[in-house]
Amino acid sequence: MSESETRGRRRDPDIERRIIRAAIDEYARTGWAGFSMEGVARKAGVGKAALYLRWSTKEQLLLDSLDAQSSPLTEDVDTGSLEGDVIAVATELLQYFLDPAGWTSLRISIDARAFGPQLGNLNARIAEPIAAMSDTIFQRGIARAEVPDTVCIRTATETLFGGVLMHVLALAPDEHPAALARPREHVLPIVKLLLAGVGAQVSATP
Amino acid sequence: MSESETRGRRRDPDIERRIIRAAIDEYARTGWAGFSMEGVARKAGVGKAALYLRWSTKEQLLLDSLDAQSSPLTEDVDTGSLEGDVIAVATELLQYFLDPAGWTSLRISIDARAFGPQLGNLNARIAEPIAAMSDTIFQRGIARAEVPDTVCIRTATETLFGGVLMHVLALAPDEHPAALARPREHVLPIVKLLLAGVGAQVSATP
Amino acid sequence: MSESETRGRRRDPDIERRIIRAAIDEYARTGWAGFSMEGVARKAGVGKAALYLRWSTKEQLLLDSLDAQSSPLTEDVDTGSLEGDVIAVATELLQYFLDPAGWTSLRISIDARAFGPQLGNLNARIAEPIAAMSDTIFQRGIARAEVPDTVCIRTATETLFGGVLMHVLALAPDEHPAALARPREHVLPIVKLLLAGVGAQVSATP
Amino acid sequence: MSESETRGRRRDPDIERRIIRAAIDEYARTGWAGFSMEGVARKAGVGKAALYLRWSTKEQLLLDSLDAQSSPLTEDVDTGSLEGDVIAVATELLQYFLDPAGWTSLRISIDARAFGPQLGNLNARIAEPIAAMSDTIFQRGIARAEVPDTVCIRTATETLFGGVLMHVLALAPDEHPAALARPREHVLPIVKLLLAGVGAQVSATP
DNA sequence: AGCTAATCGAGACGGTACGTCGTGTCTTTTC
DNA sequence: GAAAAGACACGACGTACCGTCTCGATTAGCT
Repeated sequence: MSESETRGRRRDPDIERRIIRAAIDEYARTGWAGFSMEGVARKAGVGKAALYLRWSTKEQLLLDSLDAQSSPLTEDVDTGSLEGDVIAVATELLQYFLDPAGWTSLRISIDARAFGPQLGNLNARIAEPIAAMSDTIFQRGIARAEVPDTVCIRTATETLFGGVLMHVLALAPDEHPAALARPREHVLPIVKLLLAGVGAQVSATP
Repeated sequence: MSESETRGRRRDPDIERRIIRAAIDEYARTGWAGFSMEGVARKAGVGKAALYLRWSTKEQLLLDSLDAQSSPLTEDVDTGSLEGDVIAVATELLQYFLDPAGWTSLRISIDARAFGPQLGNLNARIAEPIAAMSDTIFQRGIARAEVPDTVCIRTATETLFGGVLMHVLALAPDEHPAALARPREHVLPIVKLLLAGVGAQVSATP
Repeated sequence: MSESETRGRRRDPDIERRIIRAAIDEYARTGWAGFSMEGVARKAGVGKAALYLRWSTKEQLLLDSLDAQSSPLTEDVDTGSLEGDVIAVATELLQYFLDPAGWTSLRISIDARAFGPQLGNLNARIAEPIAAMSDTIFQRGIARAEVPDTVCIRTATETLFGGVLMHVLALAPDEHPAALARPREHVLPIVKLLLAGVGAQVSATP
Repeated sequence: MSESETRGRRRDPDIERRIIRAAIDEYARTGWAGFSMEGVARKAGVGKAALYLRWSTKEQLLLDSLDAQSSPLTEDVDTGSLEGDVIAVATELLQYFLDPAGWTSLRISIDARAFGPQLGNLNARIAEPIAAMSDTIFQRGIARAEVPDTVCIRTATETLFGGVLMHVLALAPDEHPAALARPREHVLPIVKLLLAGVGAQVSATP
């Protein structure tokens, strides 16, 4: 373990960066169709060997590249109320799914189910961070007595996540800019339904 | 219009079937990677011409093939109560997403967003039938006074659809058989949350 | 037999010609090192498939291409005397080995021995036509009583062929043009030795 | 000059041997195709640097390796008669060409002509030792008055060398063992022809 | 019956990407 | 400073598909 890591020339860390940059550019330009290892290597000014040394499949490369660029939940959320927290999380999710990089991450993760565990799966990349955040939020809500402690947090999380995702899916492409401009309006109905569903007190504010 | 339709040899309707069958077989065997027009034609014992004459892209072919095999909602639902209807729809959705063909349809539809409108989109194939069904169900619920008429049906539909989808996404592959065996148990928590969220009366039955 | 030959689109005979032309050009430009299937296809304006459909190895392709261009013995030789015939054959051989295409054919054929019979072998391409010609010449010589009928034709052929080959091998590259200009001078000593060796009458002319 | 020779680590003389051994093994196993610097270094347990430090091309490496193993004429020949000497030399040549290492040396030397003078050429490695030996033999023959002093030694050498080479070329692979077992039989006809050709007295022995 | 036209199996064709391998050079650590 | 290890840009390898195209062989309605 200790010996084989330091032998020989070390991998140039700059190459990693150049490849990821090229991968994102290439993907943005051509979409998934037309996204090729060959093209990425070409654009990065890198040999194919250097590429395959680090990523063995297109999917892995694209996933890693996209992850480096965006993440479903960037930081901790704590607004002081359950409603505020849920709105904040839902807003971040909405923005994530409306962003091409985020959407693609989701897409590839869903695809990955068909190929088994060799691909970074949905849970690790997207669902788990959300679930963890959701846990924290609802536990704080229970502690504040905003919501009964009988609530099934997992179901609440699934509904929140799924509701936002479906909302984005149902949006026509030309509605995307509007949704990004006023995320709160798109998110509120779902949040209201969810909070009512778990028996939480909701503010009167629209 | 009148001349070009009837002249010449007519298309063999059996070929359509053979191709679709081969496409599903091929997809099941190799997954999306390794799914090729060439391979389908080979397996169907058909020339590539016959294939391209009917479908111009892989995606189209696979979508049509999968549609021919399964559909999110097979028939009308009317159990007499809103709760019963929602449970029935949710169950069908759960089964649809747990079925490889259904899952793949979803996957491709999601993929299709990246390619623009040339691919049959999610709405037409999956979302719209569900939305229509949801409309009917909730309108009957309003008529029966089970639910207030201020409810946003679209949000309810999105939450139902999304909740079930996320639930399936969160399931580990080895939990799939159990979920297919007892769909009601997996669906109930989501349905309860949803109905409470829209302010419906819910039966006391677990 | 009769059916499978006519199915499908027929191979374009012009492609064969374009490839062979490109192969010779490429070989002349870069030599054996740097002679690549990829390069030939590129220069011929042809897909690699079309190339591999016809030739499965570089060696085969180059051999066929060179054969199309040159042959050790272009036509029948019959000067009326054994000595004249032998000189004529030896001259043709000398020119063949001094020509890059001929030399390469020899080279590849010799190489081919190491790979076994899958490569067109030396005998079929070079040795056999020469042996056949040699047979004819000496038989005519015996009929004319120029040479005793006890002579071993095979040994004579080997000696003639080998003598000329060795002479070319021993020539420095800068002597090649001179040898091409006055082949007779280079060939005569070998022919004299050979004819004396088989007990033939030789003219007094130098 | 004096400083750089003794500074630093001295070259390990064993490495040279390991590389040569590995090169021959590798060549024997895979033939020229598939003979790679990389493979030799791997098999010798040596870095590529150590290899390129000593040989700059594959051809050089292989030639040197083969030379280290076999040589066309191992020692001086002096049987007391021209005929005996020529038979001895021809026999050694026959064995050399029938040996894979010898044959390969010839093959590469012929190949080398195409690459220009940077490769050790045929003359230096094979032809010159033979020519030198031939000179000696025939000069002794002239001194013994076995052969007229008008003979062209160079032509005689070329014919002997070429005759044996062609004989080996013409042999089918399955005849090789027989030729190795009784070289004299294969060599005699050529020697007889050659000696008669140069006007030498030949013994009556078959 | 003959004509015309579309359909079909087959497969050639110019391309492009695949993933692997070898080249010769360069960098790093160890001896 | 030599050596092993191995990263690196490059480019060929032979295979597989892509989508288009030519072929001969059906197969039918229209004259």
